[in-house]
Amino acid sequence: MDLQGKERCFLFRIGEFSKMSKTTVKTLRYYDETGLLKPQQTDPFTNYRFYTTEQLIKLHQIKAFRQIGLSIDEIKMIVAGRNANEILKKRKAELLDALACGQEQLSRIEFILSGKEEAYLMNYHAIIKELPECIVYAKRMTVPNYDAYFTLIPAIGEKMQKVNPDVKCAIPEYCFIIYLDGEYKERDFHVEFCEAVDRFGKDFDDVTFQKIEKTTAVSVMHKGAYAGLSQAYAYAFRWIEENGYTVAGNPRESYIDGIWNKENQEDWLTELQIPVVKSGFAQ
Amino acid sequence: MDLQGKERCFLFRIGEFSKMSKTTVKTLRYYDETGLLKPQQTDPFTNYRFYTTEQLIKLHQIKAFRQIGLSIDEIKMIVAGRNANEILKKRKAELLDALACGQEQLSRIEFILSGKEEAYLMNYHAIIKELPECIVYAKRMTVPNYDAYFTLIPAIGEKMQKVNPDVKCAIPEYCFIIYLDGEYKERDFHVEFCEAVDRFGKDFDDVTFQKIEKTTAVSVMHKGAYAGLSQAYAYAFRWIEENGYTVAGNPRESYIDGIWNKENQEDWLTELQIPVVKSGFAQ
DNA sequence: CCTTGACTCTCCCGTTAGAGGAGGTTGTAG
DNA sequence: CTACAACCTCCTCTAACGGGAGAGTCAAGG
Repeated sequence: MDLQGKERCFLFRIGEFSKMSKTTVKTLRYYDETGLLKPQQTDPFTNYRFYTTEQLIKLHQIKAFRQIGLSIDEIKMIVAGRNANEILKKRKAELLDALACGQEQLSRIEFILSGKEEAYLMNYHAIIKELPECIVYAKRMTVPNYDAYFTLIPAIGEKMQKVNPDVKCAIPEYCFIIYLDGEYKERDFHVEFCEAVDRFGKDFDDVTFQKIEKTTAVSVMHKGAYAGLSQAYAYAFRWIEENGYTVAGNPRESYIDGIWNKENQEDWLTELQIPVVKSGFAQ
Repeated sequence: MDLQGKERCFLFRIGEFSKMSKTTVKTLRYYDETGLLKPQQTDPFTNYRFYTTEQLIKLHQIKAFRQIGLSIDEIKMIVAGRNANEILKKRKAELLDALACGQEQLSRIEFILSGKEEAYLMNYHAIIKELPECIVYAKRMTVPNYDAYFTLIPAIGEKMQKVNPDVKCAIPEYCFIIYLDGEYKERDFHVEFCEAVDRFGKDFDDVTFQKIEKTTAVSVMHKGAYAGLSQAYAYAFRWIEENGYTVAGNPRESYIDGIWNKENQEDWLTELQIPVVKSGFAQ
């Protein structure tokens, strides 16, 4: 506020400018390097940077944009006069996305933290994954119990090979059963057996080739005998309900390890896949 | 589901495992490198990685944790048996922070997008900044209008120097006026003039040395004559209200460029600083 | 037996917005 | 004249991979 020193304060060195603007020296140099904010002058011999209050104003603006999460490139476009509105709308969309994602993560964490021990003991974990579309040969049937699979399914596979020798199973194998009953049943399930293949073939008996559309699903791994699967289902459905999803299709059981390659039932591995959509009204 | 091929499917190469788990090869290699998920075996000659369904289970778990935003290091700690609960609680706290921050950014963007043109024309921008504590000499007074500053303030500065020759102004200079009137006034402001210095000195007349506590404030830059300041205030207060803050102290005007170094009023630069706190109930 | 093409390997660079530090120069105060 | 603070450039680091180069491996077809 005093005039002694005349013209001092007209150019500020980076340190003082840094204090005035409450910005680190590193940041100022970085903004110089990227071209976001160049100093008023640069001494050609010492390379010292000199700033004025003009830069202070621009920096203030830059900080305002940084505080709403814009990237340096975006800010450069804005200060260069490019459509600020469009960029802000884009950022807004990103934010809405990120907020929804964060809400979901929060929900999942709270679900785990409130977890009953059974889930802990069974070591269940749910993930969301995309199931891509695939071609399968399929057969609907009603089976009395799980054990029936072991005789029925290999027979279908063999006949398929005989009728369609050029059709190959998908790699990796994707063999699953869709549960068509809307409710839980202990026995006499109405199911559709599916095995993914690389192309369409000729239908035979009750076996038809179909395209299964892609879908989003909750996936839960179950290790052990099929008798334990109901617990995995219980976990998955509770997870779905408490994390803002809605069941959007019949559940699938995908068989990864089973009697065909593992002796003891404890080593069997099955993946539950339950098609879902995000509920319209997340709590 | 067929046994031909006997023991195939016991070890999977990275490509097939990648398809089974819907994970990119790059990611699998990265997890190997970081030690998060090692393949079952690695061929010592070819360095080919071989995976089993055991890894499929672990990977499924890893994905569950990644989907709630845990870092690889955090997951490593969890799978190593370290206190999962603690880590999850930490992540939850992070998330709550990030969500609040995102909400605020969203609010600010909507404020801008809904902006009346006046703010655009004036090019106002608000930022939140921390004002550090500082020592000032201060004098309360009632002034009829802005012009009175130009005579009153230099006199105070000179006398301060005479009474306290060893007290130096802070660098960078921080010279401001606090408005003590709770309401807007056109004239006869009740104000406190302050200038930051490097130490306490001896009080004289009505001038006292004080420590100004640190505070969080909204900052708005105003370029031009003081007559335009009221628009800047209007902008700042509207910003505060619409972005979930509450005024928490008397506003300050910090003088950066003024009559002492710039001839035309259009070049004067003033920073408004209004102490605020985040409102308890963000809308 | 050779070739082709698919698969795999390692290594390196890029991404954001700076932070941290090494090593050298400049400016100022005592 | 000598500290010492301030400044410079250049290099490396961050997280979690993605992209690509260049080279080795594997199975099938001719």
